[in-house]
Amino acid sequence: MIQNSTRPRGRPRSFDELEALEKATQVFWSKGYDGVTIDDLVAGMGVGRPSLYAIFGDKRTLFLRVLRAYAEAKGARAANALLSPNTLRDSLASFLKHAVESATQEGSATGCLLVCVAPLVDDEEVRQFLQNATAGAAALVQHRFRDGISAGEIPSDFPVAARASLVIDLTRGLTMRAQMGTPRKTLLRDAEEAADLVVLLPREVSRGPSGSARKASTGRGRVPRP
Amino acid sequence: MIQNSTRPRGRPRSFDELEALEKATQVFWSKGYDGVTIDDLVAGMGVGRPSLYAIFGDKRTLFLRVLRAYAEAKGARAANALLSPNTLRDSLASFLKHAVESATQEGSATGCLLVCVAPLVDDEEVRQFLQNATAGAAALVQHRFRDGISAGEIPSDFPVAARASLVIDLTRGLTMRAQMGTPRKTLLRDAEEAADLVVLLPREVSRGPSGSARKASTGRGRVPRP
DNA sequence: CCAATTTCGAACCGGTCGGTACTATAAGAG
DNA sequence: CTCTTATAGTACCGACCGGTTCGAAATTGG
Repeated sequence: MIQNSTRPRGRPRSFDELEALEKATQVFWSKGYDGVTIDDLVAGMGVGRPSLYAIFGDKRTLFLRVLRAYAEAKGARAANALLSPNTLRDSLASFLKHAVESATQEGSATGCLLVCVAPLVDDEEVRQFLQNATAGAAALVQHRFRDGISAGEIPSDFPVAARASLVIDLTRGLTMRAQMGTPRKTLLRDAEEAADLVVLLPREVSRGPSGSARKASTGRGRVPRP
Repeated sequence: MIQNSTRPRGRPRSFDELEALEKATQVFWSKGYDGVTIDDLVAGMGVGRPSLYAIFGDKRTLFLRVLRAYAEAKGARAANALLSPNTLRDSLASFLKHAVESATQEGSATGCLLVCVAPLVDDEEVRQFLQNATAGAAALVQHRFRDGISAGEIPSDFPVAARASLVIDLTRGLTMRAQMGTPRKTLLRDAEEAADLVVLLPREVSRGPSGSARKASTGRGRVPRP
């Protein structure tokens, strides 16, 4: 039963709307926003030009819809990657690795629509959307950090907000490197390394294993209260 | 003596070549590559259309020249920021803060031509240039880490390459957030936090101040030898 | 003052772009 | 079978874009 309700009246569409939307995502993802022409979309989506305008509106409207759908899907997957593992460190590794894998997926454009394409779109609504998306991602990571505090994995004075921003920054950096062609293997290794780092706590003073550090007193470098 | 040699013969130019190049940088920086039209450049550079072609070549050639000049200047400033301070931690803070300040400079476009604009240009030469620039930046940071090892600030088994990549990723992330409108103050704070983090060493086991961590054994998360 | 040289500014050209009108086609409704 | 509805496909339109041509202007050399 592919459709239980009555079929609409006129000539049936020759394409699936969501499938076309996904194809549009790939087009924008691989060519950017300004770089994409309507003909690119027509060719990539398998939708006739007038149908495209009738159903999806103009290029900007279509892009916004693509952006929202993409962000929702990717956000869900990212949240899943972050919240599935048991330990905090593995959660972060999973989160970062998910970003890398998604950005280096074969059969799809490299990088990320939200990181590599959308920020360059000169449009207030897009900017606002990105701000919100970023804030949401950071909030997600913060939440995971707080769970880690509850579980005793990190102390209660752990700099949650700052480290969460840092994780998001790292995700962006890894994603951009993916788009520049850095191999997945390298990025996955760096993601693991980053996960190790992000859960580290500041040292009380400086007790490096290689004896006395010469001028290791930085005059700073501690979180508020030890 | 603005010119010691004989003045060239014909009608003198009505603009300064380097000044025009700088203005072109701003145009590309603020509008991207695909988003820029020749008329944008003509208006922004104060150079007549035919003169633009005669002197700078077409849009792609001009962009490559802009890119090279920008990277050279910015690379020099970044290296200076990185190599001036005495301690490793302050070097990294200086490096990251320089990136933030440059990306949030008033009177100039936000973000960074190398981070926010160039990666989206669909051109093999641009890609190659970016790869080299990134490698150069990472090498610079690695060099600073090795100096830190020599000075005894960090142990000799410090994961130099991975941490250097991490610093570059962080720089990119901060820069992109700058372009998205995150205030400078926030970014500077995060840059400091990041500098603190990047020089940290892994703990031997896990001796957080908040008693026993429940499931803190990750089965991983250590650098080769403690 | 005149010729040579170089740049400037406007106008121009073929091509492409975003967006639309028009017609043919495929379905259900009666 | 005919009418209505909705989409497909083509062809078209004005606007704009990248790039060039050409005459006017500004300067040096004689």
